[in-house]
This record gives sequence, structure tokens and C-alpha cells, in this order.
Amino acid sequence: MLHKGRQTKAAIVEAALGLASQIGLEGLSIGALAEVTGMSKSGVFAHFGSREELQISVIREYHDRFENEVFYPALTLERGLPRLKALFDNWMLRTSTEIDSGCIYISGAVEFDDRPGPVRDALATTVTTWQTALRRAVEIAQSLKQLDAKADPQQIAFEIHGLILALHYEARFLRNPGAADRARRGFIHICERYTPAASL
Amino acid sequence: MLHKGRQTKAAIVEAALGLASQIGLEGLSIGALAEVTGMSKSGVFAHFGSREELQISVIREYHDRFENEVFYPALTLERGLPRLKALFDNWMLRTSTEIDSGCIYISGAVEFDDRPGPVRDALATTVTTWQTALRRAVEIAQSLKQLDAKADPQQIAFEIHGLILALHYEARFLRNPGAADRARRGFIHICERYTPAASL
DNA sequence: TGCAAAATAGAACGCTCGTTCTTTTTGAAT
DNA sequence: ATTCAAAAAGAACGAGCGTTCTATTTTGCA
Repeated sequence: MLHKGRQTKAAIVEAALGLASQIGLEGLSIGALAEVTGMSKSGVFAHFGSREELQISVIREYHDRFENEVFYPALTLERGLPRLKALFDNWMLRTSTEIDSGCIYISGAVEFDDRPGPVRDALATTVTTWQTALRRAVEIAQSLKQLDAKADPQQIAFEIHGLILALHYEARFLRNPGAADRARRGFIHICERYTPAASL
Repeated sequence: MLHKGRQTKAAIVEAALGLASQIGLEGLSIGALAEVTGMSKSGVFAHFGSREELQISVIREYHDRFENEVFYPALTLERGLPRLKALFDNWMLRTSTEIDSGCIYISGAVEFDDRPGPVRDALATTVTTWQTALRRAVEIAQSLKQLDAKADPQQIAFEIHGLILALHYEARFLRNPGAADRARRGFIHICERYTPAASL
């Protein structure tokens, strides 16, 4: 079997993703990672060459999973509002349901908003990619006259993003059980607000 | 002058608040704080007895300032929607305008959502106090028939909170200049959405 | 099976951390 | 001016950090 190294690296990244989801990208330590994976510190380190590279690997891994769990499944639904709604639902699930794992896009933004460098850049790029995809979904719904075509799609995406952030805040930090319902209701409110006049 | 110690402690807390606003409560280090204040590590440490107590002092200080800059000024406006709008505006300013200082309520929530202990408790208590005050303002506006009395005030507060979080995310992390406008517009949308039918 | 390369381990580094202990300096009341 | 407690400094601690270097083990291929 070629490349046993890659398997181990993948296993390390997986463990690192779990750790980072709990304590954040900045909380990631190679020592703790070595203990979790049953390896030596230098054994872990050798796969990345630096802690920053490890963090970036974790971001990439999170990005891939996010795509697979949030973005791609929604593509099976028809374009427009159904797909947008699926994106939101999948996003919500990923943010709140997985009790042990927080969202790296959210925690990372807080950790790196005043910390320039390659990690921040990787994170920002990934987040921007997702935001663009979300805005595209909004625009499609607009072009299908399911949402008001005169509205600013970025404004709609912004308000949706806010709901997810509030959900993350209330569910994860305050442990408020009603948060998911409120996020869902908020999404309905946004849809209603931007329903084009013609379809009423 | 009695109590020179208290002055120094206040100066330390002030410096600590500045540091924590940039790099987070977890990023606070007594060594860095000593350097900033021109004191010795042990000199700084003696005022608190532990790092956790220092963090809690910072949270208390932030709470006081938040009250003075966001809550109290809004009380001079008339009850109801004007006051609620002032609360939101002040909150926005505090969150986004001060370029160098992030919001500890937001960064702290991410840092301590999986870290039980007295610091988390202090933060959660403080945040809950503010959320209660915000919800009260919503309820007053409802009782004055300026907002739909049948709506869930927590739902309204949730949606407002989301706007602030999205503003913080986009302004501080993504450095998106249009974020403040979008937050303001989002607030208007929420007000419109909950305008009672009778007043239309 | 043997060999080169890749993967991992182990020990050590310089550094920073929070904390403790001891000593010195400061400042207000007598 | 003296005294005495409060405040601050200084040195040291054990631990964990990322990283480097050198061995050792494991792996895939000839």
C-alpha cells in the first residue's frame, strides 16, 4: 500500500479537527494532539512542519466536510427557495446539533480577527467561498421570482448569517434550548419579508 | 490619598481590557500585562491572586462600560421604539466602530462555550443581564403597541442579536465596509416585520 | 530477502506561562 | 522622624509550548 504517511496524516487532521472544534484553532497543541493519536510530538509535527500548517490543514478539512454536509446535499433539491432553505437547514444542523463540535468558521473568525497571517487568510478565503455560494443561491431564488429581485442579495445573506450566528451563540454558549426554533422562525420571517409583491 | 493599590489595580484592569479586547480573554497573559503597565509580573499578579480572577475583573469592567455606553444613554430617550432603537445603535457603535477593540461578550462566548468554570459563569451572567434588558425594551415597545404584542419578545431579541453578531463578524473579521449599513437596514426590517397591524 | 527511503520516536533547546516565596520599597498614621 | 502595613519587585519553580536534531523503526520496492 502506497503512502502510509497520508493515512496517518489524515488521522491526525481528523483528531485535530475534533480538538479544534472544541477548544478552537488557537487551542490546538501538538502535544495534546500527540497524546490523542498515541504518537510522539515529533511524529505528529513532521507531517506539517509548523503549527500554522497544521491549523491550515484543519481549516481545509473543515471546509471539505462543510461542503459535503451543507452544500452538496442541497444541490439535489430544485433551484431557488427549496435549495436555499435546504442550505439553511443543513447549516443549522452543522452549527448546533453536533453538540461536541463548534463551528470553526465562527470560532476562527473571533480568534483571528486581529491576527494577520496565513491562517487567517486561509480561513477568510474559505468563509468567503461559502458566503458566495450562499449569495448565489439567494440570487437564483430572486431570478425565479421567489424572492424580491430588487432586494440586495448580500443584505439577505447577511440577515441569514446573523440567524446562524445567534443560534451558535445561544445554543452553544448560553445552552438555550429554544435557539434552534428561533433561528428557523427567523428564516421564515426573512423569506416572508422578501417575498415579491407579485406573488402575494 | 488612601488606597493607592486600588488605583493601580484599576489601571491594570484598564490595560487588561484593552489587551483582552484585541486578543481575547484567553489570550490575556500576566507577563504581557506587566510589560504594558511597566510593572513586574508578581506586582500585577498580587492584585488578583489568580489569572481567572483577573479575567473576571476584566469582564466586570467591560460590563460597567457597556452599561455606561450602551444601556444608560438610551434611558434618556422615551420608552418604546425610540429607546430600543437607541439601544441598538449604541450597541452597534460599541461593536464595530471601535476598531481596535472587539466585543468581549462575543469573543468570550466562543472562547468559553466549552470551558466551564467561574470565568464562563461570570460572562454568562453578564450577558444574560444585558439580554434581559434588551428583551424588556422590546416588551415595553410591545405594550405601547409600537411592536406586535402577540410576537414573542425573545424571538425579536434573538433576531436583533443576530444582526449585531453578523456585523461583528463581517466588520471585524472580513473587514467588509458595508456591514454597518446592512445591520441598520436589518433592524429596520425587523421593526417593519413586527409593526402591529392596527397601526398600518 | 535486502536496501533505500519514508515514517516515527526520543531527547533536548529556548521560551513563556501562572504561581510561590522572599525581599525591598513605598506611603500614611503616629 | 519612626513605625508598620501595604504594595511592588525579583528570583525561582515546574510545566507546557513549538521546534530541531539525531536515532530508530517501519515500509514499499527491486
